[in-house]
Amino acid sequence: MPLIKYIEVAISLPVHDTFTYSVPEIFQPYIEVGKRVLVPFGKRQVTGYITKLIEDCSHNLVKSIFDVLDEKTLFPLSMLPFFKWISDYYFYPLGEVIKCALPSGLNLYDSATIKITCSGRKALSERSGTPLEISILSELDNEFCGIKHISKKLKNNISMSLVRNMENCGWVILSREFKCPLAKPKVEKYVSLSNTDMRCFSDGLKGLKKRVFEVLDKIDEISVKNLNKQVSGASRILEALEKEKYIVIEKKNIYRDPFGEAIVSDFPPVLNEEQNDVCINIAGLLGKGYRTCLLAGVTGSGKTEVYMHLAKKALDHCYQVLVLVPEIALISQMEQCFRARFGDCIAVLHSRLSAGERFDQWMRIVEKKTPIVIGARSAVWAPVEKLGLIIVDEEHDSSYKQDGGLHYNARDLAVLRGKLNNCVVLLGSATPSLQSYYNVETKKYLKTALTKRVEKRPLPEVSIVDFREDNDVRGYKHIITLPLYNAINETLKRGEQVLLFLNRRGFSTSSICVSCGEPLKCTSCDISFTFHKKANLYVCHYCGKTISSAINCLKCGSSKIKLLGIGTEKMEILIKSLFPIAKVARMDSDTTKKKGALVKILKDVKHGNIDILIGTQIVAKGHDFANITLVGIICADLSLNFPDFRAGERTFQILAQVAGRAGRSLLPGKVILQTYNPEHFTIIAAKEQNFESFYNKEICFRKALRYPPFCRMIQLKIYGKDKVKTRHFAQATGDICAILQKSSKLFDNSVEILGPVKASIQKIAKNYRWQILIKGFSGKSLHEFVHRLYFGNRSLFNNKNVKVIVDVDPVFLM
DNA sequence: AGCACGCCGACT
DNA sequence: GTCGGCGTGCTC
Repeated sequence: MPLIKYIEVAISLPVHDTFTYSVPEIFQPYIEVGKRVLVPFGKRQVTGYITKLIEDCSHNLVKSIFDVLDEKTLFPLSMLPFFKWISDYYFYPLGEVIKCALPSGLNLYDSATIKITCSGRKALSERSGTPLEISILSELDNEFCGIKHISKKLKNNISMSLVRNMENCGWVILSREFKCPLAKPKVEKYVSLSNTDMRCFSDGLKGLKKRVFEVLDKIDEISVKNLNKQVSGASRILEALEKEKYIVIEKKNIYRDPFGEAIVSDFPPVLNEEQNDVCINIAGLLGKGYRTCLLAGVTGSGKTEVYMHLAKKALDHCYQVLVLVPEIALISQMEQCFRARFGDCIAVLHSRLSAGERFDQWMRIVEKKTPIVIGARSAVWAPVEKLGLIIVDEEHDSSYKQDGGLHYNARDLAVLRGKLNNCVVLLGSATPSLQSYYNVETKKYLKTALTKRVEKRPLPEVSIVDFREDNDVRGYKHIITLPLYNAINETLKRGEQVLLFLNRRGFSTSSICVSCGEPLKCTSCDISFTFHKKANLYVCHYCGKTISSAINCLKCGSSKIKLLGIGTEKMEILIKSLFPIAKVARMDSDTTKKKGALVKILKDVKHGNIDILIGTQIVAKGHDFANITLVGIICADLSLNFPDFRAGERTFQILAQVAGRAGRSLLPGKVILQTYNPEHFTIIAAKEQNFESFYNKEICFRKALRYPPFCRMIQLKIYGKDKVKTRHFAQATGDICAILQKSSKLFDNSVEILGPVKASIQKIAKNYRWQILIKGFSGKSLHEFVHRLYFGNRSLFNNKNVKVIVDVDPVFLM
């Protein structure tokens, strides 16, 4: 086999091309696709990823790599087509795609640093230099210091020419230093007897040495850390023992264990007929190439059990399984189920892991120690080699869409991976996305269904209460209607639990000055502040800015601010006053922020320490509350009128999901849904928990208005700090789009440009926001259009003041 | 991304 | 005349 002299490298910078480098002989044995290399790039040294091995190269000015950074490959070769496809589809540089896929904190970059010299100190004391130069010098001590760091500290962009000027004066030394990567394997020392016959030598030993031998005699090997626990002070004598060749000390990579408590194993239960049919159906597809199945199973129909059965089947075929769950909160539940069934052969991947933990989980997967991977959307990048089955639970959930950076949709990528890996993809949901169901109707996906709840439990009975007809105010301010009030009372009397759903956190959702009527708005966003009583602060839910509750009206200075609108916090207080003996708890992102807080609430509910649970959409998602028999939906209309064509779809999904939390055990469940729109088809379909009737109506609207799934969309998000510049830029971008559309017949009827328009939230975090929506009636011409726009107008996407972001298949159009 | 090159206005 | 601002283009 000829030695590999050249490699193709994708740089982890926003650069769209790959580059060829030569490999010095000493590195040639270590070269493999999927390893990182340190390469010269322009004047810098950066991390790149080997994407191809090349025997010879036509380029005449190749540079050599500096180093191979990895011992083992970070991802299997088979993932490269996946990365390349994503790079093309999302208009995102290949190196950046790989960077996004890999556990964070691996990249090496060098950056310019400076250090002060003697004459620099002299200049500082004599104040000879511009004020900026003096302030830079005063920031420096004896160490090399990053220029970017100083720039940030002085809130002033320090240009390289200024630095070089200072270098010429002899005030500073300029150098380049590496920023340390964050994640490394964790290494521990392990001790073992060098020879089992060592036992006989140990007789002559005394004290500490003897005790160490006693311990080592019993076990094959032990970490120095644990040995020290058993024999305190043991580490002091280990070196001596090693020199005398009694023992062997080895360094081993160990895994940081993100799992909490031990789990009692369980055994697979007998499936009901329906579950069994689904399993047989899908298991028959395993190993026979690509296929996507939609598992439409009503809430409480035992989808997880089906997942586990199929995972078992896949493992039996020696395949690996990837399980995606929409939220971190649901991972632990899924993980517990799987760990109870499959033991420790499971890796988890999500953003709450520390950089080190994530790296370790990643490497365990690479080394094929874990045939099952469970994780949130980022787990779609898991370096699984022999994929046999990908499960996407709650596939409709918009949490699968990544906002920021690479705007990918993990559900779509899961399907793509399935295609590229020739394996089965199972999308499960009680309320499938319109897109997926449409794919079933058009025979792209196979449909399987669970129509009944396990153990013949009935679906909860849903009744609608019309807010408009309920005039029985009784001081409840219309929030809890009489039927709901009575139902709560009865449920509590029976000793059962109640869930109240209100998809708004905080105390009050808007605040208005009593004297001038001005709403209290975040100064960085075009959004009303939400008052949080417990924190006693106004909080902006978009940028996170907080201000003191003691603030006066920003317009007239009046101190009289009226708190309007109800959030879960106010709801909690209201419910406590209405039902003073009941134990009330609140579950929203404010009360579950702390690690373990969510688990505690779930445990309290399980053990009956909570009578009434009030929550935002967190409660809607997949939790299995055994004893909740009444679900109250406080206001079903909150998301119905959002300026987004998917508002109805999301409303239906969340209502049906929340309703599904009721009656998940022996006792039948009941749902009361309060609304101002009782005749709206979305509300009616949610009442009947009838996905198909919702789908059939909604799909007609989509077709008539030519929205997805009848078109594909790419959104240009345009934002900048300067109001006027952003507007001009948006208009200029729109003009370029219009010209481009006229430039070719190809785009005549296949592409439609909407906008530029102001975003529905005009300002977030001091950025003014505009958007252009490009609809495409054939996927190809839409991509061709944006491709020409993107690569033909590079300056559009590189502007300093106004950013333009390409969001392929946007989920939120706000 | 970051660095160099090149083109214009405002200063010793 | 030149210093330094920013727009443009390149990096194997």
